Amino acid sequence: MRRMEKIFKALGDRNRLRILKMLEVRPLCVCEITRILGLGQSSVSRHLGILRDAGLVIDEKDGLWVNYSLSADGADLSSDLLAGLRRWGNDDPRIAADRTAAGRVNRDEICRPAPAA
Amino acid sequence: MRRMEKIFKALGDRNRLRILKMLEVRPLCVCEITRILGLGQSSVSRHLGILRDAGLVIDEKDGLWVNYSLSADGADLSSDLLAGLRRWGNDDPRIAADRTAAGRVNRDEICRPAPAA
DNA sequence: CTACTATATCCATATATTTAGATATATACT
DNA sequence: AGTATATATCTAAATATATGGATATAGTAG
Repeated sequence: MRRMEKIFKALGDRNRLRILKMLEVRPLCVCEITRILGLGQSSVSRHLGILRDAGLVIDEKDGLWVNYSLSADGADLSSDLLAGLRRWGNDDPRIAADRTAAGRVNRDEICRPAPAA
Repeated sequence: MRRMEKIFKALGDRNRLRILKMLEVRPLCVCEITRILGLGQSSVSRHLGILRDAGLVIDEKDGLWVNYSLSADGADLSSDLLAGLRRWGNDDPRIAADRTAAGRVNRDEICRPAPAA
């Protein structure tokens, strides 16, 4: 029950739902998610930690970046829910906008300062 | 997104999960649920209101009682989730105990005072 | 009508959650 | 070495949520 509660709590926040729906498009690093959500970096990092702790996302270090992607663990409550999530919320304009932004965002432009062009 | 958030928030509380897993056994009135959970009556009524507001349960008046049962609305996120819930949490000892209690509880013994036998 | 009961609502309090700023850590580059 | 960047963690503030006692409402029984 603890685990169920933790997973549903993780899903019960609009910003974490936005993150999950973005990650359906492709893996994203923290700075990209931060830019799209418009929250503080520390808040986004915390949200991602909650999603990771619930088993909904996984993180992979890539140099200075940390890439987050949807967990694909198999026959688990969280996998069931992630599969279900794909079918819902796609008509929501904010989610649609997030997903478009997720497809376009480029970490090299966002996170690095312009390299003294 | 509001609706998704509301539904997952409703699911993200252990006492509300206990209620839903009990209602898989059979419909229950507020006083029966109150007895099994061991919470105050006002808290249980509030939990049920949250579940109703999320579309997860429906209420039917039966005289002085209000019977709550799982919503069966069809092709909805909440229905998807209720279907998924049936497959999870059944190995949890507290939920198992709740479900046994739900099968046995008798509102006439619990709610009404002993009729001066 | 009066007395009683089940449930919902109101209110105050305790606890949890979200958030951002400051700081710490790890990696990259020179 | 030293500087810079991405992310995580710490801390404090604001907001939200859970809880139970008191009260209101609606139904039952006499």
